[in-house]
Amino acid sequence: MNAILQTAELTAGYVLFDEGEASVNVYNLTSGCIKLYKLLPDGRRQVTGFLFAGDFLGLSNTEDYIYSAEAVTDVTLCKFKRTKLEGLLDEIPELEKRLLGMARHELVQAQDQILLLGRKTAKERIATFILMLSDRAQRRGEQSNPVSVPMSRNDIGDYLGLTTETVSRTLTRLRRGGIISMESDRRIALDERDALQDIAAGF
Amino acid sequence: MNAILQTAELTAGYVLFDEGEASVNVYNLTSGCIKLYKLLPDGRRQVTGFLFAGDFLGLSNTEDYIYSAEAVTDVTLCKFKRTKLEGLLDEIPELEKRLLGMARHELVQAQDQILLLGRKTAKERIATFILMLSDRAQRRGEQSNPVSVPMSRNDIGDYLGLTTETVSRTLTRLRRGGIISMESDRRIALDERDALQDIAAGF
DNA sequence: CGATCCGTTGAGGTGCGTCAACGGGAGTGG
DNA sequence: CCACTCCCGTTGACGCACCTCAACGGATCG
Repeated sequence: MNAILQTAELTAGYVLFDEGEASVNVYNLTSGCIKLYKLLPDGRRQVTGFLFAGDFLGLSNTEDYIYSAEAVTDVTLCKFKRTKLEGLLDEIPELEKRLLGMARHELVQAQDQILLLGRKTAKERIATFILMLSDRAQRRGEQSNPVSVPMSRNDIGDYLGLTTETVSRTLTRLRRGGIISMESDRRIALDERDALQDIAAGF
Repeated sequence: MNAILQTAELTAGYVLFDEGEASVNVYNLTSGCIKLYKLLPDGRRQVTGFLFAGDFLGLSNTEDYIYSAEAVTDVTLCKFKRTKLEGLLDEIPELEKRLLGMARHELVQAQDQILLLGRKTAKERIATFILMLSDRAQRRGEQSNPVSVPMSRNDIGDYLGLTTETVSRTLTRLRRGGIISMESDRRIALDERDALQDIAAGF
């Protein structure tokens, strides 16, 4: 496996690939944060996901990338050719099970996001988002409370189907309600996790 | 394969399973239409997909069903135990490739739906929906124009993140604009398919 | 120390939701 | 055969959650 991969370091803002390009590489993120997004002709943007250390990129893809990918922070990653991976598939049947499991996991996440975008209020979306960041940080063994928020308000808005201003206002309201607090723009403390979970679930 | 499946006929409104139930069965729809949906505690509903003849149900699932499933029309389907399917996986490695391909296809669809729900207007959502119905009917070898619309306005709204009323009004506007026409509530003619595609794409 | 980017806040607008009414078709029972 | 009811789709009036536009302060950087 080591024979076919190479590591890279990218600075924040670097575009790994654009939607529609041929899907030649697969990546494994080792540090930092990457956002995936789709664009409409007039510039409207939908962020479809954020990736953190340990996440794979390009695996569950068809021939072309179905989204663009851009580094949110400085990142380090491992990169290898998709053709090499497909060669490995024949040698290691177990690998296919892993891929299927990962695709299923992504599907579950995608459907939660569909519920969020279709039916949740701004407050519920923000609460869900903060909890997701915290849970994923914990799973990576990082600090989960307060949780690091590497992306901008604008990125958050494009992920949650909201505007920058609504994200900012909703965070302010949660802060005034004593549910969360913020020592800086990019760090959120979950002061009332239970309340946050109730809000996120739609109670 | 035939040894482990059984066929069934269900009437419109029949609930196959609810979100959270153990995922014991896998289905293949042979006729009719099924809707998949998630609920919030206060009753808000998000339809995550519609299934038609040829579609599988429960395949790309984890241990529990992650959505509820209800027959939209009378349906006929083949049903078999998930454990039986997993037994087949060891015998037929090809099957795993098929499953992975189907999961990938569902992921592509899910991300298109995320873009729709996050960033498209009501008009764009409806246009996208009509085109999707027509394209899928064509792929099944059914009449694609006018296209059959088996689900209610309410179901369409819950799929597109809109209300019944907005769906109805938007259809009326498209009709008045000469883009579509309707000989009945459940049948839509795509009079200006190009215009519809421009609207759906966000131009 | 100007320029730029980001986050916040306010004022005002709007697209879609809410509430209500109505008509038509299907099923039901007298 | 005809009320009667129920469900569905449509339309109108109105409200509101979120968007738009604008201003401003702080941080970063050349």
